[in-house]
Amino acid sequence: MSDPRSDPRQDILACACDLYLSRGLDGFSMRGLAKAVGVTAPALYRHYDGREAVLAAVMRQAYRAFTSYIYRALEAPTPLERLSRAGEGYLDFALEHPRWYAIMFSGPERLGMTKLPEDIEAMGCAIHQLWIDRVGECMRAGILADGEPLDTSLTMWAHAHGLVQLFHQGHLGKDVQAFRRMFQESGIRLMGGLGNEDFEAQNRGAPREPAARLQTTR
Amino acid sequence: MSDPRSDPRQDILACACDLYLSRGLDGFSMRGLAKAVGVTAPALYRHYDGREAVLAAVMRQAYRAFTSYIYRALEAPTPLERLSRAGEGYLDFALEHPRWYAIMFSGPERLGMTKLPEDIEAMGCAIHQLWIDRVGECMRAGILADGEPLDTSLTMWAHAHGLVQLFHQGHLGKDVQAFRRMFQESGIRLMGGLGNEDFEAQNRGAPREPAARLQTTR
DNA sequence: GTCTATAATCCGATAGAC
DNA sequence: GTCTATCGGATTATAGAC
Repeated sequence: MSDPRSDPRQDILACACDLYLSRGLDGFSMRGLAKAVGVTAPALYRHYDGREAVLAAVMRQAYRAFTSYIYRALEAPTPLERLSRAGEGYLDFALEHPRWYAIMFSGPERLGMTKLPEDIEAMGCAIHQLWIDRVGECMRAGILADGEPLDTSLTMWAHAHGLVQLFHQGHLGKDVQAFRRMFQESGIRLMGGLGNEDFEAQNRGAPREPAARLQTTR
Repeated sequence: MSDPRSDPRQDILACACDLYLSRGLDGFSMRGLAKAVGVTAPALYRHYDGREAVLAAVMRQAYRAFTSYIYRALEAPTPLERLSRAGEGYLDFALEHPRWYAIMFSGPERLGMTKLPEDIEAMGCAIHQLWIDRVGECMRAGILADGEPLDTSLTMWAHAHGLVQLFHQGHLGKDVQAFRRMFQESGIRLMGGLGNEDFEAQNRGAPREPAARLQTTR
């Protein structure tokens, strides 16, 4: 209530995001944050329980940003375009906001938490579900090979995350445009399969129980 | 020379590895290391230039261990088995030594270095080359689809690294056995391709210039 | 709600005696 | 080659006055 223009929690959060995005996780301290906000460190504790709580709020922002990138997919008219746009959103977010990407996928303990706050985990589930839905409708449309959408989406996720991770850590050069090409070409290989033509014949009929249900956290 | 049993550098390195493996990168300090070795902190500086130098030595050990896992592949008699064994070695190492895996794939700046020591980078290249060779011989043997071995190996690497990373950060549950199954099944999907049967027909003849040569660092 | 002051730790690294 | 002592800095977090 009152003047939302000067909500202290909001000011702190905004500065916290700036600070994290510019200095990274290691360079993120309560003292530095206080300086950025323009108050002294103890004042922060009136609004947040401590460093961990602030970082959780920052992470929440990261999830919100990521969500906005992914949800663009729903505006496209066909299943294939929706899947494709979701993939573009994923890559755009990863490349435009590497620090946010990093905080989302770093384990909770790296942030000093034992587990993620529930609401954040819920956002992760929603994103994951949207992705699974896109895969599922592409299967029904005959664009993706039949299978369990969860399984297929895991393979796609791992492939994308692996590439992004390797690039961010400097193992694939520094040229963003070159990386985008690599990403796209690798995606085509993933769709077509790395095995030779008869690989399918050998393995398509393999033990195809609904696959020991893999409990994914997100 | 003299009594190798009490080479101080070796003692320090051994303790440094234990310390890193048990406490992680954040919990790794010169003071803690000194306590573990049984000396005081300044003594360490007689043998190593500082924290960065010690960490480089630890990382060197990680590369050596990784190399020993990967080189097992060469003992197998056929191209497919060699490729397969290399993959198993990769996964075994990642699951049995998550901290070593982590230090190898974290960017140099996270360790306080601007770039990796040359000898370590060379070990990385050797491993990478071995992997490319395995892929190449499988292509020639008609097991993998034709293509640039470097490209194909990148896709496989990204897929494997992505899965491992997601698992280590807790996004895929905690059950190692379940993860191994996921890893294997996802690998099969990667080989067979995620697209439906005619995907290949549509894309196999696509712009197939040797692909803007992607300069990989490793 | 914000301040000053401070507790209690931790860190990397160095000087100089032995 | 190792020690003591120390510099100079960082951090999270709290107590208590205003």
